[in-house]
Amino acid sequence: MLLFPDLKEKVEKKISSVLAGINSKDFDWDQTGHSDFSLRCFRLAKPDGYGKICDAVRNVLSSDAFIDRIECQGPYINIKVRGEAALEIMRDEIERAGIFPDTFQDPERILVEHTSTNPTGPLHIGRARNSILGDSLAKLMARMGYRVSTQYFVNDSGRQVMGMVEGFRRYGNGDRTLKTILSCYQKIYSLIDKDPEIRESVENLSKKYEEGDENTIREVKETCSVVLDSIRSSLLRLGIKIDDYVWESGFLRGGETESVLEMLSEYIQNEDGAVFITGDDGKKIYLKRKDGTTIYFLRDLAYHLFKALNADWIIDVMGEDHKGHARALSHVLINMLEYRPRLDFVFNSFVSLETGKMSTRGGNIVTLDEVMDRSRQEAELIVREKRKDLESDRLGAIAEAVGISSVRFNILRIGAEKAMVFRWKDALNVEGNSAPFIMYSYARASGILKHEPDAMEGELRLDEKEERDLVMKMYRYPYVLRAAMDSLKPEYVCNYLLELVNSFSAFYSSVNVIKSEEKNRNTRFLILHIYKKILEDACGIAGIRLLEEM
RNA sequence: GGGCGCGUGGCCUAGCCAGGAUAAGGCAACAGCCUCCUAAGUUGUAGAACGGGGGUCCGAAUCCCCCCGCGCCCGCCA
Repeated sequence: MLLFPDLKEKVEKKISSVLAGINSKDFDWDQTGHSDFSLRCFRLAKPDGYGKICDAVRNVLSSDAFIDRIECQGPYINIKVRGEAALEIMRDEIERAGIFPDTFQDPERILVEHTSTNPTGPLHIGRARNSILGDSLAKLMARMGYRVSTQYFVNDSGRQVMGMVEGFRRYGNGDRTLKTILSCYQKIYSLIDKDPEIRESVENLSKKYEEGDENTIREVKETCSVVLDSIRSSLLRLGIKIDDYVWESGFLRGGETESVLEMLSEYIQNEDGAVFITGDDGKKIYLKRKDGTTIYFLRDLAYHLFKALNADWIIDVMGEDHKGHARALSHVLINMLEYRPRLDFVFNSFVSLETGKMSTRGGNIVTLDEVMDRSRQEAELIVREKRKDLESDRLGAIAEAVGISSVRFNILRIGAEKAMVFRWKDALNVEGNSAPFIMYSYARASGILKHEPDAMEGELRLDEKEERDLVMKMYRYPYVLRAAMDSLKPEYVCNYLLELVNSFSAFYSSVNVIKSEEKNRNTRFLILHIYKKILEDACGIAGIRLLEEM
């Protein structure tokens, strides 16, 4: 939870003391540029009563030192606060806590599960959308004061993985590399429908694996590990480190899947030896096949019970194709297994290519690595062009930061529920609404601040519209964080960043900080100082790497 | 067929949950701005009655209903 002097709340409370029944529909931030807050009187009074309300609001607020102006325009009461007051709050908070806004350590432990893709091939850009969303969400919640950990549920016991391992056995010639494994996987899936013998051998492998055959287990793990290592290192390059990798097969061998079946015994039904329960929509939810092997749903139940051991709030980030699964899962957990933790699902829609759907088995994918490589190359061309003075080490570091940040931002920025088509032109965009646009602004602020590293004390005065606008935009940061948390939408932080940077650009082009008159200088350096702090904070959540120069 | 989601200038998006003051950015186009803190920037011009149609309301991009288009799902896959 956030701790900071909340001006909006203060104003709202004062107004409520003279006007009953105010809510967020009547009073809110003003987005139209008239003021900071506006009170809408449509529902509070008839047209001839607007003046009375205005007088009442004026009376109760005008004595407050942080209020600048109250103006009544028909049904709107516009309330402007003193920018200096907001700036002072931010300065004091940063001096006291080193951060704005400060947080109170919430006791809740949050567990965010994301990525969790089958280890059957490299991470493609569609799957990476899930990772980016999940990672930024985890970072957002951690920023809000929660104790957050992240997990990847490794599916090492499903049909796809068994197919991959069988494929590698047949066509891999012992060359246990990502490339070979992937091509074997694609090959076996091109043949499996035509050849019952292959299908049978995959089923046998699966059975042996679930029975706990040591050699089979080792073999599966070895092959999965190769793929998983590639996924792990791709993620790491994107700035994503997942705390724990939890292997599905662990719940098979540890007996947890069997325990779940016992817990569900009163609901369980049989059909030719296959085990199922009935969902709230009346559909059958299968837990075991007639050959006795487990189904993903059962293993996922076991996993979710395991998660509950160490977390108060479970957040699963999933592809939209898992919506049905999530619904059934939450029904069974809550209504049949008395699940305790808060449980939320966040879904991301698919990323398709201009040539159609992405498919690992079909070989129609753009991998995350490819995108990162090309994005970095593109960035390097630009840096080389702009910074002929730089040595290649430094240049490479900037290119990497720009390239990687761009990839993340271009994906995170789009609302997760929106399907997107991957286009190189958009993915490699480094101007306008992009990560480099934000990074550049930070580098500019840093450049100026080198002239005056600390400017925390002194009288505050805001004379220009652009500097006041920037200050108020900075002051909105905590409210954005809160909204992003409440709706589990880290993309709000991205949109805010773009707005904030726009305000900075206006400030930058209208005010020369270094050449400012003495009376303004100190305040302007302070603004830059706080601006950098907030950018660092928000970019930490969004996964943008900031540089002092670029 | 049923369920969930999406549809905003030529293109990509924000705004929709909690309805209100001229629908906000970017890309592409055109015309400008570096004797001044990094021009990856910035200013201006042109371009949208917010998929279509009803409804509720003083007021609808936003809420409700119908239709159309697109995505995802409807497996003893995950």
